[in-house]
Amino acid sequence: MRHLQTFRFIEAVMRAGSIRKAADDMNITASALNRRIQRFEEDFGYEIFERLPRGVRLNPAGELLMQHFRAQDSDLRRVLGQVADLSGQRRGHVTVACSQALIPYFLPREIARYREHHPGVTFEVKVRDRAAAERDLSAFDSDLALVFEPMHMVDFEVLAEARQTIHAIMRADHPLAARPELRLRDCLDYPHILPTKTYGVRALLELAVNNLSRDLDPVVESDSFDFMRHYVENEDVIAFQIPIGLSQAVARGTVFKPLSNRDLPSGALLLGQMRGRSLPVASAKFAQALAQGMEQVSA
Amino acid sequence: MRHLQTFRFIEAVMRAGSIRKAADDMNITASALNRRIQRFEEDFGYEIFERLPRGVRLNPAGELLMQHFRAQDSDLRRVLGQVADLSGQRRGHVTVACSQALIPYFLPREIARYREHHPGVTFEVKVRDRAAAERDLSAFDSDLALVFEPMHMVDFEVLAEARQTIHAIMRADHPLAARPELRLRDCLDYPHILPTKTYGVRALLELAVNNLSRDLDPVVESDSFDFMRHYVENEDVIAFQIPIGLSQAVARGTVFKPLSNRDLPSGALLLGQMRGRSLPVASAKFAQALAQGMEQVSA
DNA sequence: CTCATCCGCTGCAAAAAATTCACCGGGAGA
DNA sequence: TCTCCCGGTGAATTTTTTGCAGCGGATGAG
Repeated sequence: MRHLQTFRFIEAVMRAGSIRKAADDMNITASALNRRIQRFEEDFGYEIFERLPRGVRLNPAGELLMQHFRAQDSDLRRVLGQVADLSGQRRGHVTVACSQALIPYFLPREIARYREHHPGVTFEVKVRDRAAAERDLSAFDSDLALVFEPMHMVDFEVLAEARQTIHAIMRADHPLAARPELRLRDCLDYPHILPTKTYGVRALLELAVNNLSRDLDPVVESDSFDFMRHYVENEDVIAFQIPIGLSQAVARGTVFKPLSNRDLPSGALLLGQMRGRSLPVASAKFAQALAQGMEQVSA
Repeated sequence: MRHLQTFRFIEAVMRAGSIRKAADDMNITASALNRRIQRFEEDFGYEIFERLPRGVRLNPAGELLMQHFRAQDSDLRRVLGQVADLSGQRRGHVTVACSQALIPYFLPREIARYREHHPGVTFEVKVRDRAAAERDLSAFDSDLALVFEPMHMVDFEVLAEARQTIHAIMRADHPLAARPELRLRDCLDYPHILPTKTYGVRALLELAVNNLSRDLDPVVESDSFDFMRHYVENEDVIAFQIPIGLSQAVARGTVFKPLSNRDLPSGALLLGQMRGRSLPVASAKFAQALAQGMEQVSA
């Protein structure tokens, strides 16, 4: 889209931190790029870059402008999608930022199912912790976010919700493995491993142990649920995870059991988008399908 | 804003219905304009105009594109407002579409009061019936709409509400003039005049008389409340209006009395904006002030 | 301190893009 | 049938954008 060229250049300058570097990235001369920016600033009526001795940086006006540009770019893509739609073509590209738990089973299954009926739609799946997923939405870097217990919720417009009870994962020969439901205090009596503090599972557990006047005492911490799941196979510890990221099939010698609701509430797995944004056709349709899939999981 | 030039031209072509006429309007040659449009269509990937023997017309893709353009233009104005704001300037332009009742007293007072504190903000006030006001919002032709009993409510996001009981207006020597509150059936026994069917006051009255199994029987119909108010001074009839459009001060020999709530419900005077739109700073601030003013009127 | 380096910026010429001018063919309506 | 107005095009022209070379200034290393 020709009329957005200048914005592309401005974005490159923002990223590179200097006009010369950006010019190099964009395969034009610094002089041309410099002039483009000057021309734009004159036209806009305000400077958008602070001139520093070692380069340039967006000033507040520039930040505002870039936000505008990102919104406009995203809206243009949506329009292109709709136009393609009414030309009979059914194409599109969906970007989803999601928590780790969705990676192994849920999302692959849902995306594959969707693509059965819409083979022209392509996907991009990004693993993001709660904060990063919301940042992605705000910057229009992802259309959708599927996150367990999001944090800020500003700019996060909820499209669907699935409640998830935290489960404990352990070897099948663990003393607690036979019970149908576990109490948190019992788990704490055994060696356990935990996700780092950025994760919703950890946040819910912290809250719950506070109420019990107990402390978490993890023997291992990790930011990878995949790692923790496999760690259980190697040492006799308890790990925690939400059931959507677990599967009977993968439990090679491990079992998982729900924690009692008396100890800690279930958490919310939320599907969301940037507040107020009109999603591209493909993303909106996929969001509907996802919402349906989440309903089935909840039930 | 340079990068929107092409859109300006496209809009001109849309309005003029032919490239040559639009070129004339925009003071360029038809050939140049024609090429611009061709270039854009190539870039966009789809034609946006239907070529007819006597000119051109936007096709559905073009309609979609123009909607995008209008949204983008409006958002850019908002950004400019915010930038001006953080540069210490407090400028801006607010456009309001409103029902006739707001014209004589309420809006002039509110705007003047607002401008006392923000003399840099300019205003545009357009009288619109209920349908036209909402259309204005959708087309980004107005930032705000202040309407009595809006119709569709799609794309209409309510920012504030004031209940308004319909009042009857009559000469001070009218037989009903002495009562503190009027029954609708009594009014119908006397000659009365009514607004045309596009108006909320008429709609509420129609509903009410249906319940009474009576009929409205106006001796005069008009689409101007101003006309009707003055008509009462010239013939001994009853007119109807909402109190926000009435003032003790102007009642030269006329009085107005509320209709009983037993006969017909009060209607809603709603302040609204285009759903999901981020208003320019000045408009958002003024909307807040207006909402406050409406609260005072309600009380 | 000096010196090398990297920065944004500018004058001028070259290259690219947009505009104008003149004109074509086609459909609509008198 | 015969204008008239339409969108479109080729070539020349004007305007805009870019590249090149170089200036002055700030920074950081030696």
